[in-house]
Amino acid sequence: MSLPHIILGMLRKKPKSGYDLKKELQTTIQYFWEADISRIYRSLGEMQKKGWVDFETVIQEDSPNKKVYSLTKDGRKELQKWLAEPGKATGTNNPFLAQLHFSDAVPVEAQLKVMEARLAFLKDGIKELERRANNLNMPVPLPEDALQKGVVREMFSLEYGIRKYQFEIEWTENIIAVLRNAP
Amino acid sequence: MSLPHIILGMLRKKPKSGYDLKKELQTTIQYFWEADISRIYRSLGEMQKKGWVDFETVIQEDSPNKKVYSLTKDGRKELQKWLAEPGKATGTNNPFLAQLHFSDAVPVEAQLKVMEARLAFLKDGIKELERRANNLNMPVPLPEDALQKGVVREMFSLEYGIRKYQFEIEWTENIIAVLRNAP
DNA sequence: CGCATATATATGCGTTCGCATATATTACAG
DNA sequence: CTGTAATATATGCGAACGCATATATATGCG
Repeated sequence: MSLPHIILGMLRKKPKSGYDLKKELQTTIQYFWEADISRIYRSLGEMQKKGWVDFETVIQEDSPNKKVYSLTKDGRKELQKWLAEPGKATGTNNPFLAQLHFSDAVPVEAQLKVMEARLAFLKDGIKELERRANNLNMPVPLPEDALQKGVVREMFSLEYGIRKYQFEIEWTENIIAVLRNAP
Repeated sequence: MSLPHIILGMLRKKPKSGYDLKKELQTTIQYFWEADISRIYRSLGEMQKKGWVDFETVIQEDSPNKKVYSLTKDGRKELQKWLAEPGKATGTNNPFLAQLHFSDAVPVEAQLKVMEARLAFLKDGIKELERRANNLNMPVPLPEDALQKGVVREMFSLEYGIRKYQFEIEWTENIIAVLRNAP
């Protein structure tokens, strides 16, 4: 049970529709959480059955009506319980690293193509995150008195994303150099 | 279809039993791939039906008999096809980052406990990987002429693991410092 | 002897997930 | 007025997974 908790988090400040949630996912936390729109609607349904959320149908004139969900007291309680749990961060599986690990079974040129595609993907990714940080006027790296200066928790994870991309790009470029040097 | 490809990779140099594969998973690639033992046995069965692997029953006297699996020609072909595919590395979901992202819904002390548990977990993790690198007499970071010096692909991913831990530990310590400074 | 542990394989079962697809409304371009 | 894109919600279905559990052999400890 994981996506439901993400949804609780996204609803903690204001009510949103399933469609809103999907857009927020794509534009703010997609670099550490991905979810299909169909999953979101289904999770919303399950969460309502559990009494974590409630919805109100909002009639719209410029677009189809929508169901706007908000946290119930139980939902907020469940969110706080989950946030305080020191759980292990799973989801370690990384197909790209696996390909590299076993790449002695394939010619160096083939592996170089995989690495170069990866590098392009990473450079795209970091550009997008840096654009977001820029829009937020966010200092990277965060100073130790960040919380006094209006920095919010959302920026902690964004900084993680950017620094992880930096590290991955650096490492990938190094591996490419090593492969180009192959005997 | 993912674990089957990991298994193809693990079998590429020599035949192994399901039990062997599980141990190898835990001692060499667990930091980027996790899998339940039951999954391994089931995957092995499916792979055999597809003609990717074959097994031979080996009679043992000091322990129960075992099935030793090896790649077929089709299996090796499938492995090479997969290795050469520039696929996107998915599995981005990170419950720990999610907790941090929404942590304004919970007292700072509660979040500090989560972060400190995370830090302890990371320090355990890096210790284990450094122990492995040491056993392999592996240079960290890898020099550009690494491949001339007997470095193998398995070390590329191990270096990734170590450097990722270093980055995460650094970042986590910084966030803890920022949180301790909270107004 | 009895019990725990390591080795070894296997099935039941529920959870989670994402792709494909269906359906309906509103806006806008050609 | 016709098609397409954006908004909005929803279901069918199979893939992948991991926990719990069953079963059996061999070793070693007390």
